[in-house]
Amino acid sequence: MEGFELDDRKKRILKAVIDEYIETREPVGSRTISKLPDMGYSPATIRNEMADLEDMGYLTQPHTSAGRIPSDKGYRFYVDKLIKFEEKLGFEPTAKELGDVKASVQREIGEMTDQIRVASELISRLTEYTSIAVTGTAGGTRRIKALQIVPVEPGKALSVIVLDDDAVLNSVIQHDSSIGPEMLMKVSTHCNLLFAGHRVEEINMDMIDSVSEATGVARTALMPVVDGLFECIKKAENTEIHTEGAVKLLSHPEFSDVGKAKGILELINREDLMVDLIKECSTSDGLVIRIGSENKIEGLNECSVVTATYSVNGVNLGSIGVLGPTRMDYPRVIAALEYVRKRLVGGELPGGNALPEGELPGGAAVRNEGVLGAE
Amino acid sequence: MEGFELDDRKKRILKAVIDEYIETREPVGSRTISKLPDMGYSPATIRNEMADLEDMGYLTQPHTSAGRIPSDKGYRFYVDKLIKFEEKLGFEPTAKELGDVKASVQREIGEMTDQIRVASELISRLTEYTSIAVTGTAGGTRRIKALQIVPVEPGKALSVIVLDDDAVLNSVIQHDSSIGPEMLMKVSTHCNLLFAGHRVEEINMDMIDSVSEATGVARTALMPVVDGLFECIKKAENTEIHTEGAVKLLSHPEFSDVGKAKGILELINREDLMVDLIKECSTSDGLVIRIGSENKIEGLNECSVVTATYSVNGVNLGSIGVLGPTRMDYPRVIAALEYVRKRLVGGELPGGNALPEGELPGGAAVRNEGVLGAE
DNA sequence: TGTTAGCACTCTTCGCCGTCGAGTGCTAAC
DNA sequence: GTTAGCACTCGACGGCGAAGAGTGCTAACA
Repeated sequence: MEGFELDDRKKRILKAVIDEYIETREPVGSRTISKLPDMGYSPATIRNEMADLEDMGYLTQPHTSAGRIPSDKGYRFYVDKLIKFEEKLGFEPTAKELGDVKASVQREIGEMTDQIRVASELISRLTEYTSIAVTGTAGGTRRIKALQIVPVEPGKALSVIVLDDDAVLNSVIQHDSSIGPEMLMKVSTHCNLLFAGHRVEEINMDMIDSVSEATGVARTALMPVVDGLFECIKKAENTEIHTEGAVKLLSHPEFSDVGKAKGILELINREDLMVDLIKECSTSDGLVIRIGSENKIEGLNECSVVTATYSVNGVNLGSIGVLGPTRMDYPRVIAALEYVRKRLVGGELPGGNALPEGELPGGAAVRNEGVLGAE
Repeated sequence: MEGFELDDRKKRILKAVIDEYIETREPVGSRTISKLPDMGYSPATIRNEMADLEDMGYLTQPHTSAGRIPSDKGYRFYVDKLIKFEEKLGFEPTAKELGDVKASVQREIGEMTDQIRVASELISRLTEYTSIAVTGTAGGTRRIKALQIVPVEPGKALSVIVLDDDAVLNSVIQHDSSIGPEMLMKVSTHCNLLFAGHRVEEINMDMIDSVSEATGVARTALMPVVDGLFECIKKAENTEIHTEGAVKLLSHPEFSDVGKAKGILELINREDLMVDLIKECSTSDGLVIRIGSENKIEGLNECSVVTATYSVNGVNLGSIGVLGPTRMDYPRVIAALEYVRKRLVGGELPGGNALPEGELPGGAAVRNEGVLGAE
């Protein structure tokens, strides 16, 4: 909108200011920037440029005689156009940590969600921010692999379902006690035969009728069993959420006010809100960044959330969101999320393996889905 | 040790000081106590008594010209001798909340630990402190109720075990793929027959041999299956921990320093430490109170922990600990824990239903297991 | 025309200091 | 044994001035 974007020098200065501010959390003055190697302008020049950037809304001033700090719009421009996609982790993340991740991917049947949780822990450790993992966005894409009804006591049984991503679900069935254990086993076998390989929503009354016919159990008597199965499956659709490193937020000076910190931590504990927050971004593969006021949740206005959605072979594993102060080390967070993607999913980024080159230094592989797009 | 305990007036004053301090968190002065209804002494008298109490170690002074605050020893005397056991909840805890607790006790097969978790949530809500629930102290007392091996794919199966407290466990079995699904079912049936009703540690090689014999599966081929079962059972013994309302600590002014708050919250997240902390007290039925420096965990010196262990029909369900600042509303916490016990376990306190009468006003039903006993 | 040096100005931070008030300990009177 | 009175202590609070960082503007410079 304003002219043709920013000229090169303004970009360099803006990037320098934000980098500096992310590192120090101090409002940054013209002198600091001027003394940076490769800058080569006097404080006065920088001052003029900074005043311009402030007019354009990329920077703000806490008070008249302080340095500048980035605005949400400034951060947005920064993540969209200024940061290189670079391995900014600084170290090869302790091989065995990654080992954990890989191992839990392939290891065994069990809660498939484990791997996302482990990845989330790793990411929190790598970034020193809070990491929120949400699984169960799979919706109706998963298929039933095996199914078994286990008699427990008269009138009570347990349904166990294994899905094609190896998630194991179980749920209790309260059934007509006229159905004996042997009969239940028969029902179990037939259901297994019929349902295996199907998606949950494909199960219909015809199939149930067919089970009724084959086993000789009346449909009415069969219904509680089927209901039990459905309940079990419904459970499967329930999203699970796992939060890692919430306390780490307290390390950051922006939350040195206990009241503020408490507010944020309480929000983080609100599972419904967090699920919405993370899921909202999981429609698209790749990274989504929400900066400050771009977050719809009031009270998260001083926070940023970076979300990545992971899927393997088209099966959605879940999403991981990193939550930190607006003054977040975005390059590091992005690097961490992508690093885990590479190791977890197998090296293929959704849009191809190489990242698209952006402008200026290297361009970020970041989809701009924020509310405040570049204008 | 010092003379014969405290005389009646000193007790009244000490109780008044601690009550007041718990309520206001301000050092309490002689004037405040003097003006209390039913006190009937001038500030000067109170002052003398308070000076005595300070000499005896029950009170301390933050600085010369401030009021008195209780020492750990003061709190210890308070919980041991001064507080009445009274329903200090202030309200009938929202019937439906308790409904939840009761319902989850009887309702259904599922993780037995659910009920302790629900109770823990309730307690945290009632007390406004952090509540930590630890389950799995059951050790070897549980029996196998039903057992089933579910074939999943060649070489892979899932073992599902239901224990007599209705806990459901499952674990993956990697077995010799020469054992087909039908054979597995046969093994499953025989294992179920043999193991049901037994305690885990009662399973021995003879039983396994007998299964091998009955099914015709070689013992060597059977071993992976049995190992899988054992692993599943081992899982059962693992303690689970659930923390509720950790953020609530931030509401209390003693944690208004972020650094301090962070330290405590990090400790709370250390599951190993918390399990030890809670379990350590769970040897005895009833309540155990740890005040300030009585806690062995450094960093919890300004906190108190009140722990209750719950068991029904001799089966240990688990323990719930309430963690808060030393300046904790002990009567309320005790009342909450006992209230839940009554509703959860069925009204019987371990030592009989009526609480033993202590001295002074009503005597507390609290076991003194603290490090600093009354001297 | 773009860049820079210089300068006056603004605004926050920090330490200093005196006042205020709550609370104490001690003594003497009741 | 209890209480009134009083001098004393010590932290909390607010005003004040110095220090320092950073700005915006103007004028000089290449």
